Amino acid sequence: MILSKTTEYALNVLSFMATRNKEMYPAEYLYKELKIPRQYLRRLLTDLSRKGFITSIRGRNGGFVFSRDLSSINFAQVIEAMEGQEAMKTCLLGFTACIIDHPCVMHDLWTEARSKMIETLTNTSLADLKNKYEMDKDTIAQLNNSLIH
Amino acid sequence: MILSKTTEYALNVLSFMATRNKEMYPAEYLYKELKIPRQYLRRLLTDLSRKGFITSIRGRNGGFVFSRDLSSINFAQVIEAMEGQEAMKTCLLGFTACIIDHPCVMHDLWTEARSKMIETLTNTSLADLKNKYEMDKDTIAQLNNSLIH
DNA sequence: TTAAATTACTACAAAAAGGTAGCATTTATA
DNA sequence: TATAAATGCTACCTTTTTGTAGTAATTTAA
Ligand code: FES
Ligand code: FES
Repeated sequence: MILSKTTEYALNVLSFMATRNKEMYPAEYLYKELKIPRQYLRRLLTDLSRKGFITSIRGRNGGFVFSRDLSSINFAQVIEAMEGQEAMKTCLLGFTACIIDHPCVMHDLWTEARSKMIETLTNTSLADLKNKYEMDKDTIAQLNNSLIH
Repeated sequence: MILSKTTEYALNVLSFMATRNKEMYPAEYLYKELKIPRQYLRRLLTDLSRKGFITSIRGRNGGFVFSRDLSSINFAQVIEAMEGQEAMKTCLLGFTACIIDHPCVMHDLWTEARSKMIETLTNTSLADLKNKYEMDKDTIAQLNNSLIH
């Protein structure tokens, strides 16, 4: 139910990067914006680049950029990469024992809600996120406009 | 996404107790059945009784029994009691910061799947679990029967 | 070529979660 | 009443997760 703090951080970073239109995201900038502990964030960024979501560019004017198209990164992938493949494959209540042996009594009742959730996480890419974000911005801009005039 | 091990244990214990028809569940019996580390389980049981799900009966022939009707205990309650109220109230991806400030970009997309899940957890009581379990047992018994004859 | 801005790496520290051991207390019953 | 079978409690240990500090390497640009 509750993702690890590190996974939350990862989702925060990637969501943030996906919705701003910067060319480059240095760790220090992300630190100031997101308030994730400085050194921990740096490690996380290195980790995310090793996992292939972003690419690091060293040296002056360096930082991090997405290494592939936003539409090819979805939330399920990120969670899986951070928490391990198990996380999404076993049942969300985590009764691993009863999967091997025999599905526990909760299993059937749970299955529907669970797949809805995984579906949402899988079907939502960072590109969707970005589009949504920009639509919202437009709506707010129009609202402000109509209030002023 | 992933409940803490302790919460898993709690759900396992309560599910197990709900589906067996014993009058009393001593810690040692639950230990043998569920293989949860002995002393840790004992602490968990004490905790669950402090939280009002079960009652402890000390002394010889003692053990644990439900302290209220199975139909009045649902999964959401148990998870909330174990993980803290926050767990169910804030968004499942745990972006607490963005709730206070402003809902993050993920929020809207996420809301539907999230509420489905909470709904299921809230609407499923231990009594439901028990009924389901007994129906399944009957079905299997009938199947066996028809195979033999 | 030197300084500044940046990531990479390593080692450590602190906090939280999970697990163990042992003794005290309670209760039923032989 | 003594013993066995149970929970209650406390103190400690181990592992995992989260967080910190400092130095090395890389790159740009003055
Ligand atoms: S196997 Fe999914 S809840 Fe037990
Ligand atoms: S507020 Fe729910 S995902 Fe951010």
